[in-house]
Amino acid sequence: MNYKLTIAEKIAKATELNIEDIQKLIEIPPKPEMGDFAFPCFQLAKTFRKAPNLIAQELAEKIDKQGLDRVETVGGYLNFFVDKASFSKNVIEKVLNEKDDYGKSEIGKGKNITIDFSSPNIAKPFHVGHLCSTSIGNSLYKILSSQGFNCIGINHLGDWGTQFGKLIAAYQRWVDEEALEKEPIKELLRIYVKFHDEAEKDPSLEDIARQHFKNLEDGNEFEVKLWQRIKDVSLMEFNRVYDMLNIKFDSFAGESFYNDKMDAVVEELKDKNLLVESKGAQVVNLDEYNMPPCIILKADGATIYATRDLAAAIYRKKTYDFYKNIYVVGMDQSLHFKQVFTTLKLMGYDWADDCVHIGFGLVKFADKKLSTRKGDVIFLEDLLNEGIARAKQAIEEKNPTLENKDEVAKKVGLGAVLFTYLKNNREREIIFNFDDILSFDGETGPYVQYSYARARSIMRRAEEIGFNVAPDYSKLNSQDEFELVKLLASFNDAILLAIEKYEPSVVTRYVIDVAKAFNKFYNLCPILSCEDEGLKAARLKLVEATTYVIKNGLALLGIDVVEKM
RNA sequence: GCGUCCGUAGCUCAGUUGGAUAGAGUAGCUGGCUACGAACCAGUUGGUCGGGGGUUCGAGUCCCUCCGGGCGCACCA
Repeated sequence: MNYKLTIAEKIAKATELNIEDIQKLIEIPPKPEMGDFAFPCFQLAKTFRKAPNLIAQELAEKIDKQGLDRVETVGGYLNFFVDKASFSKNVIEKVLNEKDDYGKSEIGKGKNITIDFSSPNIAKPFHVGHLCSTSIGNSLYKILSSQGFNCIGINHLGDWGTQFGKLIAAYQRWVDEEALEKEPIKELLRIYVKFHDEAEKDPSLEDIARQHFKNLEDGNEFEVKLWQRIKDVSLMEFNRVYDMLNIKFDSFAGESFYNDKMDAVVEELKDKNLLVESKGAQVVNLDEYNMPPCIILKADGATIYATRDLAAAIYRKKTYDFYKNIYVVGMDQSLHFKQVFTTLKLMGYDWADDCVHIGFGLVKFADKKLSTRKGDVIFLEDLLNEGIARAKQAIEEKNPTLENKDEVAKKVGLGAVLFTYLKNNREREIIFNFDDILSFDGETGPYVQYSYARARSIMRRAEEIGFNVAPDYSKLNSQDEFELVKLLASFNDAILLAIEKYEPSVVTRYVIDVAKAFNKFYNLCPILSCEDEGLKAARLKLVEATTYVIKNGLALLGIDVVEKM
């Protein structure tokens, strides 16, 4: 039962206004004592030529009060108080009926959405910055899927480009095969950094690197074999992190995949008279859109990432017939995507409007920059392991008798990291600091997981006792209980808002609110020791409903719950 | 210089698309475990929402301008 809609219907009947317009105006008052829902009458003042407070008063009299406790007016606001008993009963029973499906819907049924996320560069460290795209993309995947959209997760691996020429040149000169077997990326990073150091002294190395890449493009056996080897060992490392975070992709079509699909794009651009020469390069002019040109072929005739992104977008449209084509890539590339999307539009593809770049802020250090070339990076795996280690330590301090400590530490440690990455507005940059990212107190992943564990602990006790009395929801009327019920009711609203804004943090904030409301309720309302059996049963149902909402909410963020911690 | 994102409590951040007395966490101070789990809860201190103008019933939110910062602006991705 949707109370917002019910109230909108009542107002519509009394005013002859459009239900949808009314629904948009209905809001939740800032303080619960003001009401459960509110309708501001200020905008009606002009059409009715009356003061807002008078309109509110008249409406208050005309409104059908059925299902409502009461209606009040404060200034120009019309405040609705729902009937707590029936509201609580409806909400809690709905959650307990739907269980793991609570929050889901079918609004996206039949619509495909491609999500390009994570997309690390082969042979380069998978570092703490990559978790932005990885966590946001994975969460959007889960959030959209929960509403019935058919998502295709694409890991657009950076497995092509001039840096492979450098790597091959460096490999021939300085590689330590033993180290490459043991810690491939670290060894590849070492020789990559060394290449840049040596190239400063001897610029001819750059030419050698360019030649290696040319050979690779031409399919020369030596380069191709080495490239494949580098790709294989890199993927092994990446998969270790993906396994840890339980992230799956539907496609690993990276840059090299589009190698044979770019000529067609260049031909098409030529046919459509979009390609012009500029400073030796072949570009699409975007002057009239106030943008620098989109480079298609470099002066040396080689393709560039814009060419690949054009080929990839066209391929994705053909293959998946997407409803939306999402790129979860840093904000520093927003101009690039604007150029690519505009070029697609110029090619006559109206679906260019369905392509969206979901940008995010970068991870930085307080004092220096992350730089692959200089080797100043923190590996993502190291951050995750540090989180797990700290969670383990917390368990040893707080709950030393816990049985499966390692498994719990893993879920709590990873939860803390993911939660931090998904907590704030994605466009905000993250200043890297172990203590901030791995905090366990206050509005954090472990706080929410802890709330869940507490709730589950009560449920286990109730089952042991075999308590089974019919709940009396009419007794569930303290403010703390009702606030929690109202929050549980708004789960789907939070998900829809998150989709509208492509913003997982909406869900993160929502689960924090649920955990807070639960802990407050938990501290103030006795549950198992409640003497009134009907109320005790109702409170138990509320606890159980809360466990599903927290579990489902965290799942949308890619975070697991734990029974005990 | 142009484009873009941002500036809210000591610190880290929310702010439901223009609504009611601007909210959390953290840090500081105070109180609560022989208790359904203290990784918790309650109370308290802390604000010129960067400055100034404008739009209107109403602005942290929209427009203009200035100040301060991040990122981008042709052959890297």
